[in-house]
Amino acid sequence: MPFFNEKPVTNADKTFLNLRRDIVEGHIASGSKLSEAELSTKYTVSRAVVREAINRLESCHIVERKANVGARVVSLTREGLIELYQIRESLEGMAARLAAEHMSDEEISDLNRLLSEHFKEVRDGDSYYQEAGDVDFHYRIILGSKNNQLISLLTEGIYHLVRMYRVQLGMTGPRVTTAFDEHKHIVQAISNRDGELAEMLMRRHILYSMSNIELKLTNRS
Amino acid sequence: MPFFNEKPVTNADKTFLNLRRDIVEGHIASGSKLSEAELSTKYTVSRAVVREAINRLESCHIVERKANVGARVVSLTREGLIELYQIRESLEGMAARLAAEHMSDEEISDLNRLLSEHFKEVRDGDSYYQEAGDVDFHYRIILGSKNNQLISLLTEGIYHLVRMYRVQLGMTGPRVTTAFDEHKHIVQAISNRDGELAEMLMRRHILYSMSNIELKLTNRS
DNA sequence: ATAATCTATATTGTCGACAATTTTTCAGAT
DNA sequence: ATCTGAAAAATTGTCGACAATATAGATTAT
Repeated sequence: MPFFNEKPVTNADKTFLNLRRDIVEGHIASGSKLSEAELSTKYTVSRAVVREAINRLESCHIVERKANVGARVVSLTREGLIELYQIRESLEGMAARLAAEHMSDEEISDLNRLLSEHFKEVRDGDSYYQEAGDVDFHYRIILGSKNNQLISLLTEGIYHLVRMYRVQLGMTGPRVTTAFDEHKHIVQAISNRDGELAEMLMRRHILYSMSNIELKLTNRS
Repeated sequence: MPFFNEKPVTNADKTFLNLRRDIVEGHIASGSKLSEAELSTKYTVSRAVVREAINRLESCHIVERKANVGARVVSLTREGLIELYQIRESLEGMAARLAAEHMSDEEISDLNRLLSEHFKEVRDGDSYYQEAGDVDFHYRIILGSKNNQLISLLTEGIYHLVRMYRVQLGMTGPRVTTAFDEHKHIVQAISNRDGELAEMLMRRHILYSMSNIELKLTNRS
């Protein structure tokens, strides 16, 4: 369940996680400036560790830095969302393909088990599905790719940006049942060791998911 | 021609670039430990800027860090190379698709012009092609995707790792002419605005390129 | 009044010193 | 001789102060 196994050991680690949480959850507004002095008093650490935390956020593409000027939280735009989902489509599609090739039979069984649990929840009307369930599903497939660089790219970089968009645009709501069917077909393809189909289905799944979010984005503004 | 437009302004910028160059070119061995004190004397800067440089290298996946222990240059392995090229295949495939959709007619003309220049060089026996020409070709298509996050991911992160493998495994040599034909077909697809085909061809191109490198890797060891 | 230049202020970049942690060394016991 | 554990050395993490740069405000000239 925990998305990130590594425990924060150093102060910079904790500050990095705190800062990221506050930004992703929207407590620090997107587009706002990150003053090192301000943050160092807020989190009661020295400026040096704040600097290091900001540097790490920069490599996640969550903040942008200009030399001698400072760091700003990225601003959420329609274009940024589209760009992000194009990358997701590409990378998670590849992950699904690799998962079909590399997941162990046991991992595939687990995946099927997870799917039936989700099915029960959906049937019982717990539309809690979308947030946690969807994430869990995608996470397992990413891990199933067994490609460490791909895993790191997705779970440490892109995922948090996706989550930032989701949280701040208030992505709860329907699309639960159709997404479940899509998940089911992807798992079937993986179970059949059909990497090509798994990739194709995952890409369509993410494309659908994006148009869904985009719809809300336009209705909202 | 220069791959990275931004000029280094701060000391940490320069140290980062110096360090990256020395690692990619192999002057600092892959797998070796990066001592902050040592590097700070070597580049005549304070430990703080060395730390920042190392942090940035970490986000490029060129070095790995462990808390309270230190940073090591990544070691080049067969698995790492495969992982890297799977990511390239996925991402540059998407870039080719997007380039077919988003490049301006003028940019496509330029691309065709570049191709005929390369053709002359290949015909005249300047097999200088592989290194600079190939990079230039891929670079233009990546930029043509107009997806800024994708561009940043590839040119600031993945590209330098690819280059590190290429340089340290001594990737000069043939495969020039067949690669040229592949480039030609990709450009044709882009000229026809056929994103799907462009993606497919780019992915095959990168797959071929990897098996070629892999071959040399096994022969060498 | 406006524009340009200079000054003052605030923010980031850099440094050296100290604290915390890890690794190495060495003494002693089995 | 080998293993254990404590002290010592080396390395990384953290801090506060200072330097360099950018921003904002004031002053002057047109």
